[in-house]
Amino acid sequence: MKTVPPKTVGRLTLYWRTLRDIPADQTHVYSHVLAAKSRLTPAQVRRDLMVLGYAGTPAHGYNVQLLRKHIEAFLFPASEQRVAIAGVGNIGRALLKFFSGRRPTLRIVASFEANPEKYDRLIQGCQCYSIEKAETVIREMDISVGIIAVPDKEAQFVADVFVGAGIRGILNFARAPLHVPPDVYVEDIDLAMAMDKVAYFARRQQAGSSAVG
Amino acid sequence: MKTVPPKTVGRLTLYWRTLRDIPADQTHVYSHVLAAKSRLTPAQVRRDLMVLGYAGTPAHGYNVQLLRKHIEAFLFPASEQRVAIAGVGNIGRALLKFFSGRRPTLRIVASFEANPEKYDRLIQGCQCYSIEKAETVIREMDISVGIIAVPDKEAQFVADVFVGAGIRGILNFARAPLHVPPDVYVEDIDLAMAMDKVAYFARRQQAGSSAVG
DNA sequence: GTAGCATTGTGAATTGTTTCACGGAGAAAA
DNA sequence: TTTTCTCCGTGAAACAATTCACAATGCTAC
Repeated sequence: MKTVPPKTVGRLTLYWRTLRDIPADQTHVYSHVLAAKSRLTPAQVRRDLMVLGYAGTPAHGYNVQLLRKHIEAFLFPASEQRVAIAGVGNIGRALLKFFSGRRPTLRIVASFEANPEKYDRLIQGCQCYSIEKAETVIREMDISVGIIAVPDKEAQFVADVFVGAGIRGILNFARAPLHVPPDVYVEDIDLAMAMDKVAYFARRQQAGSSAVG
Repeated sequence: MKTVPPKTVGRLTLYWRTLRDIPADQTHVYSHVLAAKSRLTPAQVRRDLMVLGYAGTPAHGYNVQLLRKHIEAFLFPASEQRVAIAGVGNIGRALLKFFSGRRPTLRIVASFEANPEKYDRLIQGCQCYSIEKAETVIREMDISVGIIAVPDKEAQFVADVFVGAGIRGILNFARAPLHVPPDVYVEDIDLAMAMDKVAYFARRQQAGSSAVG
C-alpha cells in the first residue's frame, strides 16, 4: 500500500462517522450523500475512497456495511494500539477524559509528569508516572503514540524522550515546533494559533472555512 | 488589503512568537532564522511577510521591532475583541482556563450552557448564561468570535444562534460539519480525527508532519 | 572605489490537491 | 431488446501552495 495523504486519512474518519450513523435498514449510500454530510464534493469522496481498494457499483453506490468495514480495516488498528500522554495539567486532563473509552482499539494507558506532586497517582483512571520512567514504561507497555500536553519549553525534551523510547506518532499541543526524525509523524494542534486565525477573519469581510484535524 | 490565505495568517503568529522571544539587544533577524525556529523554509517566510507591506533590507534582514509591530498591526485587533464560548463541560472549561489572560485584546467574556445546573454561575471567572440569552448577550457585549464546545448534536443549533447574533468567526471543537453563511469563518478542531491520523501514521513506516491550527 | 558576499523580493517552476468530465455499467421502463 | 437514467472510477485539467532561482541591494574588506 503506497503513501496516502494525511488529509485523505482525515476525511476517511469523516466518512466512517457518517456510515456509522446510517440506519441499519439503509444498505447503500451514494458519494453525494457522503459528501453532503461532510461538506465536501462527490468527486472528492470518490477520489478518497480509491485508496481503499473497494469499489462501489454505479447503480447502488456503496454498500454501507462493506465500505465501513473497509474503512475500519484501513484506519483502525487490528489489535489494541496504546497511547501515552505527557502533562496532566489543564489541557492534559481534559484530553484524558475526552479520549477515555472513545475507541476500544486506541487507549491511553499511561501519563507522565515532571511535577512530583502529580505523579505516582491515578489521574482520570490512568496511572501517572514520573517522566523519568517514561522510556521503560513506553517500551514495556508497547506504546506507539504519544500526546504532548506539557508547557511549551518542555515539549522538545518530551519529544526526545518519546522518540528515544520508540514512539512513532505524536499529537502535539505545545506551541513549539518539534524536531523529530522524519519517520515519526507529528500532528500539531495549536489552540492559540487557531484562535488568532478565527479572530483575524472575524474582523474581515472575507469568507473561508478550513477543516483541520 | 486583499484576501490572505488562512495558512499564511497562521504562520504569521509563529513568526510573531519568535520575534517576541528574541533578546532586546538583537535588532535584526534573517528569514532563515525565522524559518528555522518554525521549521519552514526561508522562501516561505519571505513570501508570507510580503502581505505585511513591510520590507526588510538585503544586508540586515528584518528589523525585529518593526517587523513585530507590523505583524501585530496585521494580526491583533486594535481594540478589545470579545469572545464567547458555548459549552462548559470537560473541553469547554479547559479552553476557558487556557485562553484566560492570554492576550489583552482577545478576551472570553461570556459562556453559554443548555444545562440549568451550570448556567447563572461564574465558571473559571466567566459568567455563564443560559443559551437562550445568547443572542441578547452577544449583541450587548459586542462579541464577534464564538467557540463551540458542546456535544456534537447541539453544535449546529449553537452555530445558528451564533450566526443569528452576528458572530463572524467560529472555533469549532464539535465533530460536526457546520453549515454557516460564507462570510462567517469556521476553524474546525477535530481531536478525534487528529488522534486517528496520528495512530494511522504511527503504524506505517511513512513519514510526514503537518502543522495545523 | 570596487570586488565579493549574503540577503531580500518576486516571477517562474514545481509540487500537491481538488475538481471536471467522460466512458462504462447496472437498473428500470417501454 | 433497446432506451434512458444515474452513478462510479479515473485521466486530465484547474487550482492552490510551496520552492526555486536570480536580479537588485547594501554591507565589508581591501
